[in-house]
Formats: sequence, structure tokens, C-alpha cells
Amino acid sequence: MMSRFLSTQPSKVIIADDHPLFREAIKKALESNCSDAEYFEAGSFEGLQDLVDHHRDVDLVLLDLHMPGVSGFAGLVYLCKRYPGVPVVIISANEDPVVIRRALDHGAAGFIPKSSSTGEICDAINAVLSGEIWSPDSVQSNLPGRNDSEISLANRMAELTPQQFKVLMRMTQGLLNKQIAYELDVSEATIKAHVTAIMKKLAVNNRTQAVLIAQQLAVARPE
Amino acid sequence: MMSRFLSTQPSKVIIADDHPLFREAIKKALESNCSDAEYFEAGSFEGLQDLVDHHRDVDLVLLDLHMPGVSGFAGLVYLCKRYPGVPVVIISANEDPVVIRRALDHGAAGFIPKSSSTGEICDAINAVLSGEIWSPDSVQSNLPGRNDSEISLANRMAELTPQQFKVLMRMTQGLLNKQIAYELDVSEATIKAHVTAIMKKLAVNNRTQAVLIAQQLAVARPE
DNA sequence: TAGGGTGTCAGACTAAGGTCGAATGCACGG
DNA sequence: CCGTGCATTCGACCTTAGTCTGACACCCTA
Repeated sequence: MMSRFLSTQPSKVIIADDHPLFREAIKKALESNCSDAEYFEAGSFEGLQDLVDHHRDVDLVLLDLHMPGVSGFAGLVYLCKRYPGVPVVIISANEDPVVIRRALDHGAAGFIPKSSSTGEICDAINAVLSGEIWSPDSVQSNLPGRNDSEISLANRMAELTPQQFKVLMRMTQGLLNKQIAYELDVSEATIKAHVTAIMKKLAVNNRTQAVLIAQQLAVARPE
Repeated sequence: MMSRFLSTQPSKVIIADDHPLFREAIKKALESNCSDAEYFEAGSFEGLQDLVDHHRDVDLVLLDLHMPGVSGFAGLVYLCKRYPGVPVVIISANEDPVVIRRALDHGAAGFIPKSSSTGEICDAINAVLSGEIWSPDSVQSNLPGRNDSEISLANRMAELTPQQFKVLMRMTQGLLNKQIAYELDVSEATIKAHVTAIMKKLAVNNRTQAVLIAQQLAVARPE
């Protein structure tokens, strides 16, 4: 059976979703239908950060919108600005056209609803690998359009270093500096330094305002 | 000209919107088309709180979703639980069916898009005054349905006293205790006492988490 | 008139947040 | 090979947040 991927080189694909079964399902679908690509899986955003750091030549990232460690578009924005060459495809249970549009505006190379068939998924991935932007037929471009203030937030957010981003994500979960320090296995003083740097980059002057800015890139989890 | 209000008693109506011209327009529309009701206006949520406090016999509140001093549904939830007898009609530029549905779930007696004609507005108000729930035709009940966790948040939020609510709204703007104290013209010690009480009622243990809970009732401002 | 809830506040204390300067290590280009 | 810049780390120090105790006034209701 011929590979459905256009590239002749074996591809590196990262699948990031917090549900192991779903990661498996995606991988199986891609393996059987598409190609002999290499697959890497991440169950948390932190794991994803590690993977992209060690595989700068990755060809594609499949990213769920709801991952432990990130809320909403923050992870997408971060990846896109930090690794401009790497196409990121959002794969989500949420099919709200507004959400899809926002994802594409924030740099997603495609949007695949979880309800898609394996054939549709492969079509989407082929399109993305050949440089296209892929989105479900239901979404056309007459939607709300890009929101400038949100874009500027995204830009500021993208200036964060990897560690700072991890810290910010934990701040948006209401964790104390002490708790973040424990989770990241550094001293509380270090977290405080990161928090100060984050606030400077986001142009705010206290933790609550920083969290509020990060929250603006959040997406309500569908029921 | 006959009043289009069903009630024979003169009604008390409060119009809460941060745009003075829009308040005027609404009032004019109601006056000329509907009845000889008494009108009161509020340009901020704080003003609205004062009004309902002094006019417990108000027959109707028209509330914009985006008011200085409240974000999203918080104000609606607060009013509904605290003054159960008073019907609150949301009047908003946002016409997203999901938003409309959430508003009705949170106790709104009706939802009037700002794009409505004066005739439609009067129809809606008559319906509400005679005890019905009014929503635009576009919204039927096959939507997402009530979100239990959001309802429980709303219940906790509704336990707040008026002053605590004011404090919480300012916390969600990233203000320091000192700044809130200045705005409300009380001492910082008082604000601290309120913040402690708020966190207890919301069942959280720091300011960031309290703000995050409040933010879950927020609505993205449409462009 | 007593009691309960609310709003106000002070003072003293503990905990958490936030700033500053500085050290380390690592990558990049000269 | 060396300097420059950046990310990460950290301790010392000060500010803000949050708790606890106790207090007083107000309003409403029983």
C-alpha cells in the first residue's frame, strides 16, 4: 500500500493529548492509512515541550486544545511563535466555528474535529504537510475575523521562555509560588524571579493581572 | 394611545447600560410605545445595586452584559439570586445563541439583542411582565443545556453580600487591596476582611483562585 | 428588647508576593 | 578561545496578602 503522505522522507509526528487511548487511536489511524512516519506522544504540555526541544526537525504536531498544563490557545500560540517552522494542527472535541477560527488566527496549520473519520484526518494531515491550511468545510472565512487585542496578547505571551511559560500555566491554575516550586523542583526564590519576569513581559504589575491576561486565551471546555 | 403594558399599575423599570445614549434610546422607545412607567437609569453596576436597594418593588431590570463593575454573567446571577422576585432581562449586543442560553440558564427572564426593533423590545417586555420567559426566535432549547459546575459556581457567587460582590468585581480587574479600599472609600483592613469572607464563601484559599472562579462567569466581549 | 447579619476598623501576626543584585552555565559569533 | 547575551537559578530584603481577635454601629426581625 502506497503511503498517503506526500513526503518521501519518513516524517516525525508528535501527538499531544491527555487521553492515552485517544493518542493510540490517532496513531493507529495514521499508521495504517498514511505512512511509516515516526510517532512521539505527549500526555502533558510539559512533555510536549521536552519533545519539541529534542526534535527540532519535527514535521507536525497534533495538539489537543485541553491538555494538562495549558489552557486553551496559550499552548498553540506558544508553539507557533517559538518554533515558526513547525506546523501545529489542533485536534479537539470542540467544533465551535468561532473556536476553530480563533485557532487558525493564532497560527494553527489546521483544525481536526475529533469526530472526523480516519480518511478525513489523513486528508487534513496531507494538506498541512504540503503547506496548506486545513479546516473543516463548515468553517469559512466570513467569521468574526482576527481580534487585534488578542493578537497583541498572544505576541506578549510568545516572548516567554519555556520555563516562564510553565510557571504562568501553573499560576493560571491558582497555585502558590511554593506549590509551583515543588512541581518544577526548584526553589521558591526562582519561581518568584520567573513571576517577576513574566509580569514584565506581559506588562502588568501583579500576579492577578498576569493570570487574567493568560485567561483571555482560554477556551471553555465543551460538555 | 393605549399602553402596551398589561399591568394597569405604573411600572418601575431600571435600565442599566454603560452607554448613556443607549439608555436614552431604550427609554424613549419604551416611553413612546409602551406605557407611562417610571424609569431609572444606572451607568455602572454599583449604581444598579443602589437603585434596586432603594426600589425593592421594581418590576423589571434591563441589564447590559458588559457594565463597568461586572464581567459577564456575574451581575445577572447576583441580582437573580438576591432579588428573586425581580425579573432581569439581558439586553446585549452579543447575539451568540450559546450566550443567550447561558443567560437564561442563569435566571434571566429574557434576552433582547440590541439589534431588535422597538416593537420587538416592547413585545419582549410585555411577555416578561406577564411572567413569561422571552428569547429571540433564533434560540431554541436544543442547545448545550445547563452546565452543572457553572450553576454551582453561580450559587456560591450568589451568597456574597453586596459589598463583597463589589470587592470581588474589583479583584477580577487585578486591583490591589489598597486600590479597592480607595475606590470604595474604606480602610484596607476592611477590604482584607471582605476578601477573607469571599474566599470562604467561594471555597478557595487565595485571591487568584477567587478571581478564576469569578472569571468563569465572564463572557468574551464581542467585537 | 434581644439576637443575627452586615459593614466597618485596628493591631499584631504569619504567609505569600515581588524586587534586586548576582552567580552559574550554555550557545552563538567574532 | 573569548566575550556577549540569554535562560535559569538563588538569597536577602521589602511589600502585599491573609488570619485572628476583638470591637462598635446599624438595621431588621422575632
